Amino acid sequence: MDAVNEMIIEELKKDSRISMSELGRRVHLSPPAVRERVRQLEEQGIIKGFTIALDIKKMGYPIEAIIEATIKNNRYNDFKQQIQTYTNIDFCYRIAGEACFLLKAHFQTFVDAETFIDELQPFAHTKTNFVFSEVARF
Amino acid sequence: MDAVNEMIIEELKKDSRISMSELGRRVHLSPPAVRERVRQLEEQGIIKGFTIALDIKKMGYPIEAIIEATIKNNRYNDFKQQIQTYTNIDFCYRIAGEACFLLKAHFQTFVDAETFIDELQPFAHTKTNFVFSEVARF
DNA sequence: GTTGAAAGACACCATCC
DNA sequence: GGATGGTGTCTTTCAAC
Repeated sequence: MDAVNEMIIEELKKDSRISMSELGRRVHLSPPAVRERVRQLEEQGIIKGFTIALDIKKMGYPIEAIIEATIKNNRYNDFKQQIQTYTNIDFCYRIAGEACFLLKAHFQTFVDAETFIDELQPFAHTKTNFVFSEVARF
Repeated sequence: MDAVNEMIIEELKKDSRISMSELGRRVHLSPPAVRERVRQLEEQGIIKGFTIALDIKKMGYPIEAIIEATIKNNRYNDFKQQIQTYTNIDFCYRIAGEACFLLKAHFQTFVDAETFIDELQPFAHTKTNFVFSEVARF
């Protein structure tokens, strides 16, 4: 991870669709050289994938909630399994702190949010924070 | 946002580097047609950008923390401004709940994390949760 | 890691459905 | 709103250095 690799990552973060030639131009490297570096970054798992950034609100999910979940009755595995069945979860972290997990999910309506939280209750008690806005990206 | 657009988003989420021809093949549309749809999705702001998914731990930041910040002395703007100066923040949400903001940041060492939290104290009181792991993606 | 050449793929446009 | 076909450009890929 030298300075050139950092530049490569910076450029791909801004636009992952540029060609290897264009990327080479931007970081002052030949196409085969930059291609090989990207391949290695993928191989090392530093670059996990090429993807898109989505605006979840504009996709018809105006409600976003961050939920802290504290597991009940030792039902860790049930909780994890339940979590996997949802497609409206943006991330879920196992954390050290007051709660056991912290997750973010999105909903079309408050009714959907209520249903979601209710469904978690057998496994965890929850504390829900609704998202007003995101402070501009970094 | 019909079923085809959802397929387009799904494919680009998996690999944002495929050509418009390949994307067209996957969603059963001609290259110009799929190209136009992607253009519109960008224009509408549903697709915010083409980017990469990074493994922050493998980039030399083994420590990740989720920090809840409750603003002190009405210093909202100072806090927001301070936040913008950091490059180690993954996201920051303005939320409804016990705290005012919830942010995630990454660090090389615990000393860095301590310094970071200390620097926020003039503006907010904080509650820090360290991240053990991420529950597999969705 | 660079260069150069060949083959191929892609984007783009106009046209038509 | 989508399909087709032709053109020019750019990229990729490989070899040799």
